[in-house]
Amino acid sequence: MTAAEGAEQAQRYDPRDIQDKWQSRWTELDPYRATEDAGDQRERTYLVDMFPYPSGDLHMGHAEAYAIGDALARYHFLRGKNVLHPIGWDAFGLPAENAAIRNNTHPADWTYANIETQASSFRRYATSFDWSRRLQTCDASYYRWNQWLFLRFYERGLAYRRDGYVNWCPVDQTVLANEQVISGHCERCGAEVVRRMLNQWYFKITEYADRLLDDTAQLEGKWPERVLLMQRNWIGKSTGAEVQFAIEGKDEPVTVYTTRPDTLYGATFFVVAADSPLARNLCASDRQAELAQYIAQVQKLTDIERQSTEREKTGVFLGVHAINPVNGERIPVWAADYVLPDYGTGAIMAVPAHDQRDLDFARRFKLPIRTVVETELEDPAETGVATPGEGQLINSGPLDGLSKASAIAKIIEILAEKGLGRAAVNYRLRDWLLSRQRFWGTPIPIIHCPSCGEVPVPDEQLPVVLPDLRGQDLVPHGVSPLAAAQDWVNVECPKCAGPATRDTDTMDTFVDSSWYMFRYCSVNYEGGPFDIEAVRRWMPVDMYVGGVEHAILHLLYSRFFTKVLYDMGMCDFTEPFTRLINQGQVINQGKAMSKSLGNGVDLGKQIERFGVDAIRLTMIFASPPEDDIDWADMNPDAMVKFLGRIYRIATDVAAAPAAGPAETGDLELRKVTHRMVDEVTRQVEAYHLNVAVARLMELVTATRRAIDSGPGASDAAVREAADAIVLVASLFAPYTAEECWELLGHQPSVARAAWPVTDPALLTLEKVTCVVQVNGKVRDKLEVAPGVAEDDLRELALAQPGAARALEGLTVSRVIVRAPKLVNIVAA
RNA sequence: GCGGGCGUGGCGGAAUGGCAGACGCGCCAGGUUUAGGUCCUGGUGGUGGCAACACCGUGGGGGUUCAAGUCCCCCCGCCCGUACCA
Repeated sequence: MTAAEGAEQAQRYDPRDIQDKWQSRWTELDPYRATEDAGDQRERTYLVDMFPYPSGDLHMGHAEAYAIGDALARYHFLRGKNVLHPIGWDAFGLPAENAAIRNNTHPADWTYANIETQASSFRRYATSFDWSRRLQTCDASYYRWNQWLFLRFYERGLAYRRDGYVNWCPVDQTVLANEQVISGHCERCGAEVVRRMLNQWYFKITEYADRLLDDTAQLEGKWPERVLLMQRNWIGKSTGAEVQFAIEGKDEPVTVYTTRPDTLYGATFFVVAADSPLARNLCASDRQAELAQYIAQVQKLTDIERQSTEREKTGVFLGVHAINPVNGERIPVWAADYVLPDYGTGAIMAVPAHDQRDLDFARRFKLPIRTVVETELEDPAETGVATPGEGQLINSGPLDGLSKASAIAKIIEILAEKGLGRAAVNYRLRDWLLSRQRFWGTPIPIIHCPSCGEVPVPDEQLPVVLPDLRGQDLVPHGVSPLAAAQDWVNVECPKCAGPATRDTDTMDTFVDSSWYMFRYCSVNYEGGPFDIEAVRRWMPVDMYVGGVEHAILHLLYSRFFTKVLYDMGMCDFTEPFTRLINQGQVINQGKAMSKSLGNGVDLGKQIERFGVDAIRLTMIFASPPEDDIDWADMNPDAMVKFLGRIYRIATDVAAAPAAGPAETGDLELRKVTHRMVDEVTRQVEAYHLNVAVARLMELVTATRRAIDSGPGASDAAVREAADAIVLVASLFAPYTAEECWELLGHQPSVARAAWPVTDPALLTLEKVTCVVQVNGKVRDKLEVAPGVAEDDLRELALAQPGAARALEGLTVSRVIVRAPKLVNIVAA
């Protein structure tokens, strides 16, 4: 076929025309089913894309994320592995409830309708999911196991209820986990979060703080470094000591936590968190009114204001004194809001010389400042700049002359002897606040009985199914809408059979997503949350693909769940995700797409215009997976053209007479084919998908050239190249690949084909280009055999005209030979 | 503040310490075509030169090295995380 005729074909090729054909073919063939067959000897691979929230149809962000995950899954299918690549929906949550309230429908209706929309969009997008494993967290068959797991956590003391300050979102009318508060604002609705004292359920994630921290080492090099860093910072381990201070006129001492026990002799005052019970307890009676006034003033502040480091320090003297345990010194006790009630012990010893916050406070209230660590810096009392670094201890009795590290060791020893202190660690991580006062979630399986107290729902009564509440008021009023379902709330106590009431809160939806990758392994299993054997076969997940916005929340919770399941003997690994890729965002004109900016790009319209394959390929080729893609810079037309080139090669080859075995084909093209396949393989394995596409393009160009001005379309090497092109392209452009695969005479589907095998003999080059440098600058090049001897290469290089010219008038002092690629002649 | 990451053509981006700019977009030219589009071929970092070629060039400055986009130090800019955690 001539180029002109090819052009005619190209004009006719429109990938959109073949989408329906292959979608129904795939539905028939079901080629992406993972098998549990014991006789299946294929290596298993488990690849999970973070499951979507069904908030509407799929958008551009999904298009990128799932294009990446799908390319990797398809690669493993072609490598002949038993691939588990499932999909599900994270289907509980506030948006469904808010939408239902807005539209006067039921959250379930809204949710299931969106799930169907997304499911059909996923099929159109040619994702290689095992649809038989589909799950939805809002199904009772799923959330009953949330409840079951909650009860196991409860039995182990890992789920408990207590009073505490919580983050309360006044708009969503619910509490939020610390992880859901983004710089003082509700992660969901953006409202400013306020603090409230409430009785709530918690998961004791802090008990796993050390393991969550230490096990990040297992993930080193396999997870993005920044995610590991964020997790470590979030856990926030610090080491120091607890020190007891007696309080004048009180029987009970108060313990403080400090990372700098070495500076104990420099403590000149004592501060407790104003809004902790401790402040009231310590406060002298004639100062209680003043304290109450101060607390009221503090509580008026938003978290944002409170946390601002710019703000001037405030506080009140409580009219009592603490006694420094090492030198008996009386130091005044203050209450202030710069000390947090829920970190450490809620009380600190203030060492203004060596802590900036204490120094600011001391200067504001004219409190003494005593330097106990000598540094090269100027006196903090004069400069107003604390010296928190290393130095030699002074004014510190037995610590004088010691370094920071030895002083810490020494003072801990002294305190321990007297029973007044000990080494201690602290974490920023707080327990996971679980309760939500909303409807669309998993009911907490606890019954409150007036005589028996908190009674767990017996396993055989699970699931505790959400009451329908259809047609009823779901608008939150500070208590869960479930409280209104009288028939549901009032139950018999499982212990004493007396009248009792159900807990009306629902669980944070992050519980749902903490273990769904376990559920996929045996999605219909009814004997427990998952079949332990199935999990043993598939987990841990080999590759997890999703957005970095889950760097702490979801990923920390999943890791926590996995460790608890390990302790329960339900799995034999401690980390759920062996590898993690965070894909970038799809933005438009430099900004995140949003309704308010009006810069949203509709995925459906893009697909109508360019076809699925071109959109997928655009996403993949645009940048490395982890980088953002600015859609305004993209040109999907280029990918439409590229797909046309592939299609034309297939039609040209299909129209040519059948070729003999590949070995009889044009050697030059064969070498290019095998080298490019080898390159693509390595790039895909390294997740450099954009570069893999670039290599594919090179192979397409070489093949086009071979057809037009080389051995022609009937050559066996051209056919071999065409097959390889289509196989590689199938990772990114499944529709075009299928159509071409069929044109090339293969059956029944490219998804059932095998990744091309490279012949090592064709990968070895018989000539390589050697660069000849003089003083590091390229002056000539020569073609040499790859095995050229160093001495020979040196002589050849020195004799090169370009080198000789550059060496004129110079004396060669040294020749660096890196055979066969480079010679550098050093001359002066 | 603190912690981390990133700065490469007009643009998206390549480059185990060894030819900077692969591949693509865009642009320029040629071919095919009645024409446009499509398709095919070639060119395309900057400066100078008809050319061969030379010099400059990976945010700026210094260093290590035969050799630096890559490693080290300082500075500038942008992005992300975190935010009184004692």
